Amino acid sequence: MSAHVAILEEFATQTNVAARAELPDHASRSRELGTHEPLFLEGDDARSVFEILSGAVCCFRVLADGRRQVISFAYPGDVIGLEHSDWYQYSCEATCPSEIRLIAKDNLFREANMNPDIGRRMLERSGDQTMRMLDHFVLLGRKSALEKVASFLLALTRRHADEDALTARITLPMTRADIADYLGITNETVSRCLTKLRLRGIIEIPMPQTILVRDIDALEELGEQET
Amino acid sequence: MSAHVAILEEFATQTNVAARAELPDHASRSRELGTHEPLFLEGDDARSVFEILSGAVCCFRVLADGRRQVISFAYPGDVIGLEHSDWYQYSCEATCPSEIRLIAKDNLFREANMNPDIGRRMLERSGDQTMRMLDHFVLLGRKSALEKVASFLLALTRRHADEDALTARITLPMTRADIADYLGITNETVSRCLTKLRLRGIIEIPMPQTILVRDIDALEELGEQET
DNA sequence: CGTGAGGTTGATCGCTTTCAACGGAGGTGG
DNA sequence: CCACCTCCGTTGAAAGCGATCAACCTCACG
Repeated sequence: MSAHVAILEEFATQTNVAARAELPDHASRSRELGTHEPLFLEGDDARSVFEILSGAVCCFRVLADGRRQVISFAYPGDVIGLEHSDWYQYSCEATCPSEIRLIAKDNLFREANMNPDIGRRMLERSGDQTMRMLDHFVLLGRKSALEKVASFLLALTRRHADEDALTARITLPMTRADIADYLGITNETVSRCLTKLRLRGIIEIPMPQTILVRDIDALEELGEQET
Repeated sequence: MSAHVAILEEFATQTNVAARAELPDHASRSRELGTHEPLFLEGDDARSVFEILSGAVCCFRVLADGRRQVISFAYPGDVIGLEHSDWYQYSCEATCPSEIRLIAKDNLFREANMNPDIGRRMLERSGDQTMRMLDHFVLLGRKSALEKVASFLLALTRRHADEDALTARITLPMTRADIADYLGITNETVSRCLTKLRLRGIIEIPMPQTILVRDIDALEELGEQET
């Protein structure tokens, strides 16, 4: 086992659900997914790793009666399915029309073996993954609905918005129900919280999928209760 | 980097919060903790790894206003602090009088380097860690209070109870408040749910810290909604 | 142009929280 | 040795927040 593979495997295990990385272009093929089309299902053989090229996907689990918990969203540049398990432990589907690159796990490890920079870049990008999962535990267990929605918008803003712009514009590539299942609330409550934030002048919603953040400080005060 | 170290690091990153393992006896010292005495705090330099010898500890995060979310409990045989981070990303304290073995990270990696079995054993034991975190996301986001308590008792039963006994006896080495912060509810609600289970004849509570599981099937029906 | 999915809003219900009181166990000091 | 105190667990009453049920709207699409 070479050091390069070691680094890559380290990355693979640390990255529990989704991580950003630049993967090699070789030995992969891509696939188009429509909204709500599954990429893989819980229990499937975990032979591939997936890089989101465009659109977005969500990883989730469902209970017997249909209740669903979204574990994470993945956006362009993110990679999912890197867990060290022989079968996927959650399902994954597109939340909007998306383009996904499939990479055979075998090929990926071979690539990384030849190019140490790949593993290194992946490792660098994965440092905050565990922390994000801890944040999500706190969010699910201890935050109110309004705080959950504020935290979600805040995270999206920091990740996707133009940092130069005075007013951050974020696009929601998923439905209210997807957001609700991620935050552990209902889609109606998501809607009501967004309206509440809008009426307080903290955000604007020119289109259902577009949010303008007018008062990032107020959003932080609501969503950022961390010590 | 040798293959042994690679496996150990792999383990360290996959094991986000707590994992079972047998660590080498050398190069370590032990420490006694009283109830609610901290083992380390979020932000401390992560120089050591800890093995629970007796008692129990909980890993948790707190919000600015004091709301607390317990990430995981660790019992004798469990190891915590193996994350690949320079500082602890959560706090940890004893939930009852406990004995902890401290292991310098440097020494641990050196040990594993000399004895590949150590890394291999740790890796074997860590396979279910990610799945447990996924289960906990579902529990926090989508289960009712009664289902949460049932799931918690079920997990404890499977982990600690005599498998031969007709009636499983489990000991709770933590307070109701600790359980509540783990399940994302209040201690009063934990109490009420335990009472409800008792009145239904599913469990007995001879002492506050002792639970007898009388009807494991009913407990599974309540707590085990997974598909 | 009809249809269905997604989003918003309203009204009501109910579960969980909050506030409060009480009892028991354990520890401390008079 | 006992009084006292604090922590923990339980239970009750009331309030509140989010869920549920339902109606209506817009928009994309066939």
